[in-house]
Parts: sequence; structure tokens; C-alpha cells
Amino acid sequence: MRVTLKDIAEEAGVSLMTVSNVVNGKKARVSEATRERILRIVRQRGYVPSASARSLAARSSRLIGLLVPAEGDGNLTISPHTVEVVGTLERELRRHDYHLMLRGIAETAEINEALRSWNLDGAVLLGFQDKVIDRLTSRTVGNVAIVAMDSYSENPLTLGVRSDDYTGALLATRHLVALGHRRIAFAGPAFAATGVVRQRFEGYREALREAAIPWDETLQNTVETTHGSGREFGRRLAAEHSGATAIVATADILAIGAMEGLTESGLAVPGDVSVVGFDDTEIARYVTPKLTTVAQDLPAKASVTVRLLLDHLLRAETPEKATTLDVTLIERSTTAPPTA
Amino acid sequence: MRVTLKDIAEEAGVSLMTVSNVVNGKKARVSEATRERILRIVRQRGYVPSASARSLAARSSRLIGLLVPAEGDGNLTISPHTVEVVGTLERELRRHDYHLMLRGIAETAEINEALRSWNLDGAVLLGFQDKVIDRLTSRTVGNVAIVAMDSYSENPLTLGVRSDDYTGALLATRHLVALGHRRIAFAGPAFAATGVVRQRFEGYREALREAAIPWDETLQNTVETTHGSGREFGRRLAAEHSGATAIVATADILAIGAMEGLTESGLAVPGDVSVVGFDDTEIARYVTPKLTTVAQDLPAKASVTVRLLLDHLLRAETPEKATTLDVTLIERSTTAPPTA
DNA sequence: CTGAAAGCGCTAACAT
DNA sequence: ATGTTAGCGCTTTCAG
Repeated sequence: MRVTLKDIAEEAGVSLMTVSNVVNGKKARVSEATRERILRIVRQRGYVPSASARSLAARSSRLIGLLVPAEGDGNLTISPHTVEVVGTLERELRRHDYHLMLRGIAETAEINEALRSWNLDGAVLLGFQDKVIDRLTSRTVGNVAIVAMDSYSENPLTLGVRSDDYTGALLATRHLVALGHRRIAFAGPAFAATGVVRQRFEGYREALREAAIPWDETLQNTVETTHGSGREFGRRLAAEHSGATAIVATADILAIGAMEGLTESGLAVPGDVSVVGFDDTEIARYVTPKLTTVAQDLPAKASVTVRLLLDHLLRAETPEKATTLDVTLIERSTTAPPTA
Repeated sequence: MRVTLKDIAEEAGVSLMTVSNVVNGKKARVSEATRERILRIVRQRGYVPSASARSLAARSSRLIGLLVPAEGDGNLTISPHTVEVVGTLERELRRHDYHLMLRGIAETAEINEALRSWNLDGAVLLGFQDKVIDRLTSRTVGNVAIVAMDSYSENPLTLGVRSDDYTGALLATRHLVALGHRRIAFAGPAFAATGVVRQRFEGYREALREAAIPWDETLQNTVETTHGSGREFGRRLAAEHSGATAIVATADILAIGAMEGLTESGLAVPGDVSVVGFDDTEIARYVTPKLTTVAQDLPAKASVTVRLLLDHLLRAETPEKATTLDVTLIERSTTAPPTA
């Protein structure tokens, strides 16, 4: 059967605890000589500690939940830039001997269940609505370290990490304004009083205000974050003659869909209409013309998340306030001055 | 503290075991009356079983490892189509009360460690080289159910699930031949005697053979699976005047890079050179012109994987032989007859 | 149909 | 520097 601490202890002629201490690197508690002897036996017998036994006895699982919304019976909702973050997360966490448990969440109650069932030491909430984060209570999350990524929730039980969505949209819109655009459409999913999309919308509005461009409600478009929906939007924009000469989209995929819709309708990008995306996903560089977009600092997002998690886990540090990461406008080829 | 079985048992005035049996749905072992009473208390007290305690006592963790290569110190290697498979996997597995543990693997030995440390009931190996799979021995994997995705390894300890790579490349190349191409280049990463890329290469070769096109080694190009590498390849092809009028690439991203390199060099796609990709990732539809490519049946890949896993777990069934999934050629706009 | 005993593999808290 | 004791929360096995 499985090799246990006891086996090693017997073979080494020491007690269980000594082996345990060696395995856990508690150097202060064991002499260098026995330490080395035990380590050799451990390697030779191929001993691997049992995570469940540890988790049970130590009340710490060294397990971090990677919680992702799973709409209804459907699939997980994993956006491309999320994937990149996850890769880095896993690596960093593993270096500290923490492991990731991937879990789709259909109803809020499942967050609680996941946390308690596996005795998670922490969790990263990826892409949940602010209102879901808001609802988390200390009863449901206990004392685990929770990072809510891309959330603007003020819930003090969670550590927020997000990009500066407001400034991103501000930069994008200013860029358009500077090029001479006056009628700039906004395209994004429905949003509430708080959240990523709301921030982006407000940044856009602010840039308009700065330029003293009067607000026209018809420029605000509610569109799903999909290529198809973006395409429809592009077609509609072309058909409506709303006079819009530029689009700020809340996602690259949406922007790219819009470009296709526009082009199909006989409008040129950026000749007739300029387009700015958001996220700087890989595809932004692969479409023609290459998409001007707002880039997030994904590596920073991952490392901040890990740092926050570890600070809380190791030093039980008080959650500082939410971290907002810088954002940059990447000017490529989908923006140009409006044609007179 | 935590609500335990014992708490419930005391409150209900029954023994621990009765509660355990109720919670685990062993209906035969408890009367309907007590069953309902206990269930109510369970709900009301918010009892959640401890997975680690279960795992320890039952020697089954209900945990499936999602093992992904992590090159050196680097990030996880997660391709876009892998992500889609993972989403479905998670959902299906969770419906059966299994959970996923995401784990990057830098050295083969870590597979063993991951398996034993967490007492995994099974694992899905995503995108490992065949030679890694080959090396797995019963000592390292024990009796866990292992699905090796996209592997052509004959290792009887693993269940193989993959797409029909050979036929995919065959179809792609035949399509090109049918259009009238005679000098068709192959672009893909270095490959060994077995594996996904080897299969694709052989499919390509076979189509050439069918058409009695003599083999010219210079048409076989070793290229990394990246956009940049593809672009370089496109440029080189344009510069070399090798006479190639078409390209079969082993990945969409590679094909798209090649298109860009070709275009930059003044060659038109598909006017001067036709291009076929592989995988039918999302971006294939977003580039201009839209990419002709070979589509895998991703949902099937996920559900076969789950079925294989569950069969092994639930019924301890003998692993049948590897499953190969059908593949289809999606003709879009990057292929056309060669210009005379 | 229900219960008691034993133990899964490990660690925290005290000894010594 | 090392050992002892007492569980962690659950399931297995065997008895009623």
C-alpha cells in the first residue's frame, strides 16, 4: 500500500513526529544528522505526504479555489484573457505549495459549499457580477482569503483586483476626440450602478464632457459581448445613419464583430468609422486592420492576486483596499480622423 | 466551529452512521422517516461534508487532476481549444460530484506526486508529448483512471482520446490538390515518430501520394506554433520562390501568421497562395479572408473523456482502445485554384 | 434498519 | 532534539 509517515519512522527508528518535522522543513526541531538520514529514506521509499490527512489535521488545505461563473447548466465562462491570468496564478501558487481547484459556480450558494467542503484556504473569484460579490457574508466565506478579480464591490471580505477600466475608456475616447471625432458611439453589455462596464461607460462619458460634446443617448448601445452581436451592431450603425464616426467597444471581440458588420455594409474602417476595442487580446493583432485597443497588465493582475492571497494566508494581513492596475492605449490601425 | 456529522447525529438523536448513510444517499439502510428528519436538520444547520475527511477515510477523493505541461519555470501551456474542453469537462464531472484540480507539470515525476499526494481518482493529461505518456508506469500511476488527450501513445495504462489528425490533414491536402495545387508546403513544429503532428504530416503525405505528386523535401517546414513564427515562414516562402502555391499548417495561429507574412511580401491569399489551418479556433472566422481549416469535434472530445473517466471510476471497466474523433474540413476563403 | 469500534495519515500541543 | 497524546471528520466493518 501507500508509504506513510509511520513506515518511514519505523525504518529510521525514530518517532512519527520527527519525520513529520523533517518533511515539513522545521529545521529547528531536528538535528542535521537525523534530518539527512530521514530525507534519504523518504526519497528512496518514494514517500509522498497525504494532502487530505494534512488538510484534516492541520485545518489548512493549501488549496485555493478558482471559482468561475457557470451560467445555469451551461459551460464555464472563461474569457481568453482570464486564461492567461490563470496560467500565471497556478505557477506562482504552486511555488508556494498551494494548489488550485477549478470549480464552476451556478448559484451563489455553491461558493459557500465549495469553500467549506474542501476547506479552501482561499479563493479567486473570476468574472462575477458585483452584486454576487456584494452578497458574500462572513458566514458564507468564513476567514478565507478571497480575491475578487475585476470587481468593484466594496465588500470588505474580499480583496479587489482590477484594471483601471475608467481610465481605459477615457483614454480610448480622448484619442478619438483628438482625432476630431464628435459623434462617438459606445457599445457594451447592459450594466448596473457598479462594475467593469459601468466604469468604462463613465470614462467614455467623461472624455465627451471634457470635450464639451453634448450627450446624445442614442449613441449608447447595449450589445452582447460576442462577435455576432458586434457584427449586428456594426450593420445597424451603418444602416441608421446616426452620424456616428467612431465606436468605443467594451471588448475586442465586440469591436471586431462591429468591424465586420461595418465592412459588410460598405463602410470602411477606419476610413468611414474608427473603432477602439478593450483588452488587447491576441486577436486584436491578427485582424485586418489591426485593432486599436486598451491593454490591461495581465501579468501584474496575476502577481498582485497571488501576493494578496499569500499575504492573507501567511501573515493573516489585513486586506488593504482594492488594487487598480494601470492600463494603456495601444494605437494600431482602426482609428483615423473622420472624413469631412 | 464547523458543523460535523456528530453535531447532526446528536441533534437528531441517532448515531453518526445513520446520518452518514442519509447524507450519502444510501437509502436502503435507513427508514424514510428518519431520513427526512435528518435531511431537514442537515439543511437547517448548513452541514457540508468535509472532503478531506472523506477522502482520508474512504480512500477516494472524488478528485480528478487536470494536468497540463508547464515548460520549465514558465507558464502553463493552454491552447484555446483546450480551454473549451475544460469548461465542458468541469461541468460534466461536477454533475457526478467529481472535482477538478488544475496542476502544471514541469517534470514527469510531478505527475506521480500530484496523483498520490491528493489521492486523485483520475486525471486528464492535456497536451503532453507521447514520450511522456509512454513513460508512465503502473508504479507511478497506480490504479487511477488516466485519459491522455491528443496522445497516440500505446501505453495501456492510459485511455487515449484524440481527433483524427491523419484524416484532417488528408482532407485539407486533398482539397488543395482538387483545386489544382501541385506544390503544397507543410508547416508545423518538429515531430517525432508518433504524435499529433506526425499524424498530420502523414495525412498530408498520403494525399500527395494519392495524387502522384513526387515528394520534395524542401516543402516540409519546421516552424513553431506561434503567430510570429508563422509570419516569418510566410515571408520566407514569398522570398524563396520555391514555387509553393499552397500551405497546410498544423494550427490556425500558424496559418494566420503565414497569411500575414505572405501579404506583407506582396503575395495575395488565396490569389497567389492558398492556406489551410487546423483546429477551427474562433479566430479562424475573424481574420480576413476567413480561414479554411480542419475542425475538431470539441464537445465530443469532452464528453468522451468524461465517459471514459466515469466508466473506469464507477464500474472499474477495462479501458477500451483509444478513441479517435471525426474531423471535418471547413472551407472558407483562404483556398482557391492556383493562378496559371 | 441502526449502532459501536477502529482507523484512514497526519499535526498541534505538550511533554521529556 | 525527540517522543507522547489526542484528535481532525469521516467511512468501513461487523454486530445487533
